[in-house]
Amino acid sequence: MASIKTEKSATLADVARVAGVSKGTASNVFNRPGIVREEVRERVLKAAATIGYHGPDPKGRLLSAGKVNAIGVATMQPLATFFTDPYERVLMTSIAEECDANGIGVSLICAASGEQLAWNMRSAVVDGFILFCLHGAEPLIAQSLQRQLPFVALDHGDDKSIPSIDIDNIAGARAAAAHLAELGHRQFAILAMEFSEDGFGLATPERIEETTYLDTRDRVTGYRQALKEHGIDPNSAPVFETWSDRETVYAALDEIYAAPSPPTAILAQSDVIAFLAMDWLRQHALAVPGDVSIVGFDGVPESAKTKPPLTTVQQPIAEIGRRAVRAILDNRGETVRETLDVELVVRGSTAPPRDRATTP
Amino acid sequence: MASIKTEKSATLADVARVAGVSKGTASNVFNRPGIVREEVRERVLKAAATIGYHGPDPKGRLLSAGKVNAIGVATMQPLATFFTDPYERVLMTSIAEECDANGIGVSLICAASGEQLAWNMRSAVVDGFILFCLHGAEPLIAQSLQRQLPFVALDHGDDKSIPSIDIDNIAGARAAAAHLAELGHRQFAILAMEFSEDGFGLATPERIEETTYLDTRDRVTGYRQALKEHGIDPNSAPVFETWSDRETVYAALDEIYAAPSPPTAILAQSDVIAFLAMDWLRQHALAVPGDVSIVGFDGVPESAKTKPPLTTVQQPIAEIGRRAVRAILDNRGETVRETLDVELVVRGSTAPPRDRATTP
DNA sequence: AGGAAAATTTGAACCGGTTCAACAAGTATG
DNA sequence: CATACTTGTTGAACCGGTTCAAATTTTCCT
Repeated sequence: MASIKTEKSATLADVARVAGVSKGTASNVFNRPGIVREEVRERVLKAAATIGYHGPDPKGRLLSAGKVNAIGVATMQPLATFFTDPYERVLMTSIAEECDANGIGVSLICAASGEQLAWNMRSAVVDGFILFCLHGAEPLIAQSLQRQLPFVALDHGDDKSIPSIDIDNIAGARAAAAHLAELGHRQFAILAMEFSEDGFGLATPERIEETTYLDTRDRVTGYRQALKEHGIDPNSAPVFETWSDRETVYAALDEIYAAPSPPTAILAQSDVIAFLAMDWLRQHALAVPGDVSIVGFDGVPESAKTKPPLTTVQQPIAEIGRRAVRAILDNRGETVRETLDVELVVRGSTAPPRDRATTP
Repeated sequence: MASIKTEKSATLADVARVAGVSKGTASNVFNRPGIVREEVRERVLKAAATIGYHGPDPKGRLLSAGKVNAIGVATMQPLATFFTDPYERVLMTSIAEECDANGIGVSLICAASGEQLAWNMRSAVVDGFILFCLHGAEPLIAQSLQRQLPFVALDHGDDKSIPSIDIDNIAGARAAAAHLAELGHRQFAILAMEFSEDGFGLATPERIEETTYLDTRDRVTGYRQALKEHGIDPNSAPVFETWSDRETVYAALDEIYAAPSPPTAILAQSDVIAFLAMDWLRQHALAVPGDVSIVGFDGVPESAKTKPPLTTVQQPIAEIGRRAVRAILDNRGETVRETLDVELVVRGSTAPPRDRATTP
């Protein structure tokens, strides 16, 4: 009797041979069972059962089909950030929901380390990339370009040359600073996100100017524009670079409040930074908004639940995710470029400065 | 001159032809550049550049390589749950970290709807599956078996027949109930997770017995064992099934506290349920732990931050994720079965009942 | 220069399916 | 009964690479 290999898992060709039909027919049995005669279909199915074939391997289909039905979400940060960072979490939620609705999967791709990045993105089996660009966009973009797959960059400021979905960072930052200025604040400090992969602390104008982290730069630009418009010297507001972690934010605040005439208003470039700043302020017996007003950026859900609730620049996070997915799926070759509006949400963390509060 | 197709993206074979070498050599140029003579290598690279070939397509490699370098995480719930549910988030964080460390990707696979499930799992291009079984395990397991890929079920109680990593639910639940009993509580209510896809509210013994949601069942079993051991009739503690959402938890509590002699102790099968219960109690002016003591389950990070902090059964969540990934990656064909220990963490949400508090 | 060892390159097989033009058998139409 | 449709099946080409034994070229030694 013919020996049936059980060592290597059975293939469609095996099934076809055993059932005495062509590979094409066997394929049809699994993909378009309707078009094959019942008698034949049963024979093939029985053959499959006999040799332990449990349906076509997607790896095979992939090649001819072309489409993978999955989109890759790539970041330079550790994969875990997708689940821990409040902003990324909300963004991923909407990306996941939109993918879900379209029946396609999500692949998380990490590019934390240089060489690994190249490989991970080069070998990702996906139909397109959504790039989380907050922390270093170039490598992600370069790899996407190389793969020649549709992609869209998130949080990559106004780089006009690549497909992206972004918000109006300058307008958002202006609204935040204008709000504080209009409340009467005159002493500002800016807690910024990164300007490059390394370094934190007081940022020089050159460093700000030269950064490729466009969102970070634009938000600083917006803050300064608004200050200037309200007759405040932008250079009086120091810009401290942080890594959105406790250590660097605290270090910045230590330095800020060690100076004479410390600020009454803090512009935080993200809600996470604002949360940490509020922790620091509380620990140093500085009341918010009594002693210090603070405005965040992003509008993550947690921002409504702090005490006091955080005044912040609300991004349409869910909309961004949704559009990103659509941009990949609907890709018709043209470059997608969208800039969404943000909205200042005034909550409890901002108030007139103390010296003004009593003289309205 | 020979027309170089620019319509369809170039293939390795095209490069080889243009460079005048064999496909094998061209392949080597990209994968093991070391073994090909420099002159040839440059010629191939130049040819590639000329016709716009940017490196091998992973879809091709896939077939011969076999390995995808990605593991799939499958669930019956919406994909977004991975990012919103506190427990799943922590679990995913550690899964992501472990994958990261091994340079492999994570694919999120949703199986919310029946037919879609089959297809999504059938067509997922991954090396193995991690199954989130809290909400319906069978379909996930069936599909994994069919794909004949290594897989491991999480949160699927003590089903001995499949590879799984789980915790000792009975011991954990016993510890929770014992703790409350030892504090002197005599009136209990149990807020359970689902027993099946549908239904909520007071659960009959039959429903509990027949469920295939093993974790849910085991926790009930553990609770009841401990009650019995402390001389309390297990049947005096009603079991309310909830969907871990505000609506069903509130409905359960409405019913529980409408009864005469309401409980002084609540056993919640998850921290999320406990959080919601605490909200309800606060709204109904019932003090925790003054009027009511409550114990959660899971030990998500948020449990330490509620007011009062929640006494709960701490799962080694990070360890579970890590082992799940290892189980897939190290798969040597043998079935992995691990049961991890849990630990009762006593915090502020439990105290002796009021009638006992003054008579120690 | 001759011969063996080392370094490269080739070519074909293979990975596991899908697709489609062409063909065959069966059936309704004129 | 010939003709035109249907319906079902086949076989070969193709998807885009990788792999490896065998063939070929180089390099090294004496």
